[in-house]
Amino acid sequence: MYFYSMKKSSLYKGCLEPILLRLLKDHGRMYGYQMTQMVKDITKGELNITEGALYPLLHKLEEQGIVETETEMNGNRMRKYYSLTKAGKKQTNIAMDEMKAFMQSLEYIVNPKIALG
Amino acid sequence: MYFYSMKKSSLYKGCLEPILLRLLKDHGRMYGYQMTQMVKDITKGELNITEGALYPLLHKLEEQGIVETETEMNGNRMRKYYSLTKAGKKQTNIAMDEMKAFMQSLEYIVNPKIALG
DNA sequence: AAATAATACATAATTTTCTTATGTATATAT
DNA sequence: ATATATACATAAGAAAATTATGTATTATTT
Repeated sequence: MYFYSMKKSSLYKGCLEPILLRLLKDHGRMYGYQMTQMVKDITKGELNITEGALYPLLHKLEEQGIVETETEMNGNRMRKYYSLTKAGKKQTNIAMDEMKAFMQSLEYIVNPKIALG
Repeated sequence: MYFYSMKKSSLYKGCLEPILLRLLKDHGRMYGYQMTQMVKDITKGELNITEGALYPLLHKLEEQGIVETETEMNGNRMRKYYSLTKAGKKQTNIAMDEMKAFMQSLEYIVNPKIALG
């Protein structure tokens, strides 16, 4: 008998972008690695953002003008700080509305008795 | 100026399987089209499962022995009913635990003040 | 009566969005 | 010294959708 990972591929597929936008909205300027650590902390280790997902997404958001960057040196080590642009803040509000609707929908499905009519 | 759809690609990417498992757990035997309608109803039109996502996933779940099927005729029209196998019920419990953890994680991020410590 | 929408399945091509693997480099802890 | 943590980046591959297309029956609208 083979043992294989029972770990489901991530449920948060599709939610990473709004998660990052929310972080930036709440905490202002942040650098990539910091985001991964903060999400891990906030979710008590549940959500672990991989670098392969994080950095390309941040680059895409920058291209789209949703975020802007400033690179700083911390000792000899680089940190690339991201913050929301004006357009990014607008987009974040939209994304948050969508997230709330989505979470409510999940509630309706997973807790049909508890969910509010 | 071009107008384009602002509609974000679906957030539930990755959640469809647990959603279907939950439906089958709650409602027993269901056919595919019925699942799409029930999800649309329950979520007040928010979640619209596309057929291109639904049917291949149902087929995969059948291959994996998570669900079993019975085909019935409703008049001249076919309905393929799906229900959870014993293994499927086990798997559903695991998936529901994962879903709750995931939803709690989203709460921590989207509502940091409200979320329970 | 004819056209459209709804019901009900299915699959292929494509796109989106991850995971996994790999690479570079500095700082800290064992 | 070695391993772990910090900090970025990118490429190959996999997973999981969207979009488009197809077949066919039934109900509704015009």
